[in-house]
Amino acid sequence: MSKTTLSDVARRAGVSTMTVSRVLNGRGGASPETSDRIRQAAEELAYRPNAVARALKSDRSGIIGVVVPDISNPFFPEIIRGAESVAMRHGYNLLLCNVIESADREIDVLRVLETQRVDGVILCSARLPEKPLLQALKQYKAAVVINRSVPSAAAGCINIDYRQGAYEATRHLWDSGRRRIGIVAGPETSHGAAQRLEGVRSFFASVGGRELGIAHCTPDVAGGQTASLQLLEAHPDLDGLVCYNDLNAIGALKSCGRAGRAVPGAVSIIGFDGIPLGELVTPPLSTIYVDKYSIGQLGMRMLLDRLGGKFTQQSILIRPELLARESSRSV
Amino acid sequence: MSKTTLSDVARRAGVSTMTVSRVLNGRGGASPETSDRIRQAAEELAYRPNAVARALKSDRSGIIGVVVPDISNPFFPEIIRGAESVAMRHGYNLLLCNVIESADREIDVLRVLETQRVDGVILCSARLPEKPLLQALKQYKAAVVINRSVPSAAAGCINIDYRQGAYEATRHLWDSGRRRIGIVAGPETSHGAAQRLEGVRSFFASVGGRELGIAHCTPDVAGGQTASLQLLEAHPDLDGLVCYNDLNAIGALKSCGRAGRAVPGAVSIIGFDGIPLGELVTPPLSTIYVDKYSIGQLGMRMLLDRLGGKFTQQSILIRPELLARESSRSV
DNA sequence: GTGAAAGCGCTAACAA
DNA sequence: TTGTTAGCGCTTTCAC
Repeated sequence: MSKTTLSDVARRAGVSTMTVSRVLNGRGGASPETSDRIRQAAEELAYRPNAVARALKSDRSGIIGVVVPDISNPFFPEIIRGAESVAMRHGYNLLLCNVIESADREIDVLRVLETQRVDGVILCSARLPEKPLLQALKQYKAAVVINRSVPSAAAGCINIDYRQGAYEATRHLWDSGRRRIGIVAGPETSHGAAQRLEGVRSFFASVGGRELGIAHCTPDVAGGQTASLQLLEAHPDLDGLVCYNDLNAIGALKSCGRAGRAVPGAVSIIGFDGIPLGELVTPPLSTIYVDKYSIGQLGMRMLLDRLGGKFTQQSILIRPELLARESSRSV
Repeated sequence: MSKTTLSDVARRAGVSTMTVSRVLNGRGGASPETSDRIRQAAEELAYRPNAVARALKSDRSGIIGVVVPDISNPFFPEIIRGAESVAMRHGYNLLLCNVIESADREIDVLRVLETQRVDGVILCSARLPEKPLLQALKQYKAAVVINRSVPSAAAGCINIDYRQGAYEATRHLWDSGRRRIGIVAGPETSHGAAQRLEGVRSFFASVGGRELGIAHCTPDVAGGQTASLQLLEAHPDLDGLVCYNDLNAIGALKSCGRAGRAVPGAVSIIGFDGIPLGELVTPPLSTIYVDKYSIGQLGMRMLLDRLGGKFTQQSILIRPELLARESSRSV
């Protein structure tokens, strides 16, 4: 239990606290020998500056709040790592909050972060309605939201071009000869899901085709399994599945396996996100790859810029990329 | 940017800051009507207590530092979620730190947490040598280490019975008829790795056998792939692999695939940890299952107990369980 | 039932 | 080059 304070160090070095503060913060203002004496005293006493006191004085806590829906979803740890790598370089730390996919908890958590006087907030996939969200964002010195659009005065935004991604995904299946394509569409309430559907439909419009069927589901493996099974039963001639995310696609892979429909022999499957897991299933999953680590980095950079009063980038749209693997090979 | 302070509320309610403090903290000491006036004023001004000031005064930050080697390893998010669920119920928040598998960074991070005056620390899979680790732990009001043993005065410990688990894993392969078993052994510096090796050897001793070879590696898919490839090349007759963790095992799965050795036909593979991913690969991975969420909960409970001066449980040993799936089926 | 004063550890501003 | 003063927002005495 270190309780050494600045004045302990000052006493030991025979100077005032102010001098110690200046020296230890590298703001010069002391003779070399005094400085040495101070540094040595600090070392001997294992002095650690009290960030709490400093935060109170300076109104800067050095802490960034990061809110994610569910840290067990492999999509988010990558974002967190990217954000942390940038934060660390700038002397910031992350206060992490899981909101377990619940809007109520999201409010609670944002209130706690306010209380903790975090310097800024990165909010991933907020489920909050527009009004309370904007209200909450106003309370922070700076904020960045990921997977959601808000006015740039309220927060910086990083969005993924889901529409474009889903367009590419559908075209990819079409180009590999599939014509009877079903959609595993993710949560009905998800904003990203709606954008993906737009992309799908926009592609079909361009070739004068149409999807075979759509099934909504939870954004996990189980959901994908159920939804794809539904589609397979309703449309025995189905030969392609465009999925909301990779977890859904992996569920679809399982369903096809159980239903005796070979992938990619009989059914071609493509996911979305590009989680590491996709490479490890059999067959390896084709996907629309999103660079999550970069998103985390960009988000944190944007946040720190905003904290520093720089508003160069207000909104970034991430262009995902087709990553064709085995599950969508032409046959 | 809320900057409402206690005295803003006091002024508006026409009382002293002290009364406001008492009322808002539910410590009574004010007439019902005064209380109402105060609560209303606080509401109108959207007052949020300043946890920084409170922490300075009370020497309790309400923040628990959590240090993990790598949040992208699916082993840790589960622990974090478990820990957070308990912390949340008790009004604590988590300051999360990734140390990206580096001992140097571990020291830095622990120093930062000290500076931030966290109330306690949960340290997962510490790689630090004994001396500096104990030195660092001393600085906190309370600490819990997971996957490492230290004297109970220094920290509470939660350990997984790696020895027993590895014993079971080896026996499982042996019982399914494998006699030429290689070990994908994880990081050479890891304590858990050493314990697993003990378990493996203890089993072999009991049947008068011996492992075919041992290859150390990083605790991820790539590491498992490399190590297993090494073993496969050095020992073409190898028919079983006991792996440090599931990620390693999945890497081994890939190597076997590439080398044309069927799993479980030619080679039987078993992992460790029981991450969700293991169920989704082909063939589904046998593993020694560890209940990570519980570990997180137990760890946080132990920490909060220690913070409260209760030292009922000093050390917990988690017994993992064999989860036999397809990758180790007898043939 | 209510308030005044002091101080947690640090640093900005102003002396000396 | 060094020290003094004051105050960040809150809560713990202790007094009224």
